Amino acid sequence: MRTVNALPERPLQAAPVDTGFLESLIGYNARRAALAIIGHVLQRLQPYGLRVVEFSVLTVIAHNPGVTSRQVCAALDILPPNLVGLLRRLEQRGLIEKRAHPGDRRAQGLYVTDAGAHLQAQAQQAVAAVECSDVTHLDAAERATLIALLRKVYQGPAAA
Amino acid sequence: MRTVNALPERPLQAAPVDTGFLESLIGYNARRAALAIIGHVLQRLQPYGLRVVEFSVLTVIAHNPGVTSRQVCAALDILPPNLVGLLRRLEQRGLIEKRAHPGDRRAQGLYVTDAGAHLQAQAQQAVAAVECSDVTHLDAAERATLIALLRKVYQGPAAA
DNA sequence: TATTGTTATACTCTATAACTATA
DNA sequence: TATAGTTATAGAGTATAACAATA
Repeated sequence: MRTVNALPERPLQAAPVDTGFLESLIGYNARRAALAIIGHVLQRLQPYGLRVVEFSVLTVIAHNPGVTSRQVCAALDILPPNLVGLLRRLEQRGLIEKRAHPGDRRAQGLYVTDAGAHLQAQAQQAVAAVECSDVTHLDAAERATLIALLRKVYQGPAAA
Repeated sequence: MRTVNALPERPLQAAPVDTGFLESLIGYNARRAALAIIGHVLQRLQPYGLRVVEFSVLTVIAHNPGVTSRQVCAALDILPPNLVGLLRRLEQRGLIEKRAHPGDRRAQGLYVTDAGAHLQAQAQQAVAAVECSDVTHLDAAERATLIALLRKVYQGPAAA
């Protein structure tokens, strides 16, 4: 039995509340874990002036030169109208550029500029650092297990 | 080597995109899994006219009779101003009620009405059904492992 | 001086309808 | 007829500042 009482006095707010049922749900726990980790990612990306979605988009473009808007949308579950503003900001900052798509004049290929590639590489290192056990509280084996189970949940049994 | 081509024709959108780095991150996978599962929860709650947050609040009140607003906020990571409207709607629907708090005239205890208790119990059954393997693609052991690892991530090593 | 509950407000994120140009 | 990209807009969700009543 612990006598946790780091707080002075102990206001109403601090009294324990039973959230047992919610804590038994995968959705509840996955959401809390995602918010916690993404909060750390947010902080690490701040020096680069990137939000989490912007980093995701920049990373997909960097790793897939010539990818189209629709492909980015499909890969990241972003709706096309919501990607327009994101791409515009990244383009205005000189991080990406659009070029004519060979073979389909409706589409346009997306490419990172040299500056975009440089920023993405630095940001990727910063983001990867969040996976360390100091932040995740997991060792390498636990982390691998967790990711495999999460992929199974949202990709189905087909998840590798 | 697979030749996956269930789609007719194959528009640009369907071409595969490398998201390898993102898929190696706990935050990315936890977010996708949470969105997938919570999407199912959303559907199951629709017959009861409850959003996910509303169900969470109703559940905490049902399991903690007399709980205060601030305690609900602390338990569910909701900011006090954002809880006001939620409670007002639940109260107007006759699902909860506020009573004077014994010993602190600033606070008010929250209680479910009979109708609220009935609705919450039904909704809880519907939500619990989402945990089945048909939806989560996990067996009981995998599910237990996943939840334990997720709690470790957002609660730290102190997670039971 | 600090806490409870509240209003007003702003900002982000997500979602839908509809348009254009190409296929 | 369907797809790629875009505009405009509506709706959630989330955030801060500031207030009255009470501790």
